[in-house]
Amino acid sequence: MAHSIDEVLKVHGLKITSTRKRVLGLYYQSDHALAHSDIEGQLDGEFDRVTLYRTLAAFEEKGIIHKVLDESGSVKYSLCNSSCQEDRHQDHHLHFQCEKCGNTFCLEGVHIPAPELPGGYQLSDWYMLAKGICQSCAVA
Amino acid sequence: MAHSIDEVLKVHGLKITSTRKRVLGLYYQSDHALAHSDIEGQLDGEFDRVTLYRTLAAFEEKGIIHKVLDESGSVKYSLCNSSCQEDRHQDHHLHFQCEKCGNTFCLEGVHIPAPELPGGYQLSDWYMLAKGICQSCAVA
DNA sequence: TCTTTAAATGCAACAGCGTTTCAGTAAAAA
DNA sequence: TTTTTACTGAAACGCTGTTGCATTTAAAGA
Repeated sequence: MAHSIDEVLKVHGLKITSTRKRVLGLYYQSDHALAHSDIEGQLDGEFDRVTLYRTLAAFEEKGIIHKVLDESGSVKYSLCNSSCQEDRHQDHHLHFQCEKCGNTFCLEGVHIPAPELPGGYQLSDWYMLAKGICQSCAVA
Repeated sequence: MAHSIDEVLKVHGLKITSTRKRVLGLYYQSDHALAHSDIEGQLDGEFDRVTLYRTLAAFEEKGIIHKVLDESGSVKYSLCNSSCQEDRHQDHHLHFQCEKCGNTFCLEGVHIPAPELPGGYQLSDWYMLAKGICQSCAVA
């Protein structure tokens, strides 16, 4: 990849701390969205849980990660691609939640067009979630 | 409407109780999805909060209401239309969350086609949420 | 390099959502 | 009217996420 983790933090105006390096590293390693509980589990006790919440909030605010809504009941995040800016997450791709493993994937290749709304409604953003069986679980 | 509240409960194999009649009545009166907290607020203290959770769970299980995911952080439900069955909620319509009033509406007229998935993924269900300003808030 | 300062962290406490268990109660069937 | 079944209320608990405050650390300036 073109940027190191330190550079990504610096570019987005965040101080380089061990928490942020560790957490961002997990996102770069993962092929699916990660919730706070996933991070906490993988970094068992290494950092305070409140710090992890604040780390995720900082990453989201700076446009490094974006929220991924699914039916798990807790908020997950994935890395943004370059088209996302600090104030606006502009990429409309499909999110896919596997009913077997529970993981949720960003399918960047599947573009979601804006829905047609009835008169009187004003559209600002949209979001699509698909459910089913993911590649790994299908072959397993 | 063709069925009374009592008949709806009976048809779906649920005992007719005062909790269920009151809660189902609220759904028939509302034009937007209702969360447990909305129900609890409108029926201030009339029933135990656990009973209300169980009432909603029973309605969903029987196919009377369906989950409406949005960014509010709590689960909302709306009345199903007739195409929903006990085990499968088959209606793919758009959900619209207003950023002003926070209400989420089922736009039954906007059909959501199945997304195209990359090879290896198996689709079972899908879900689309739009955000923006609703009709009432737009004119206000 | 040392000092300053602004930001990040850890800890304690708290609030909200949702679930489980169990005893008491009410609806529907016999 | 009695019996059976399932619904309800209450208490307790767990998980997710937030806030306030004291302490520590990163980064900027001398």
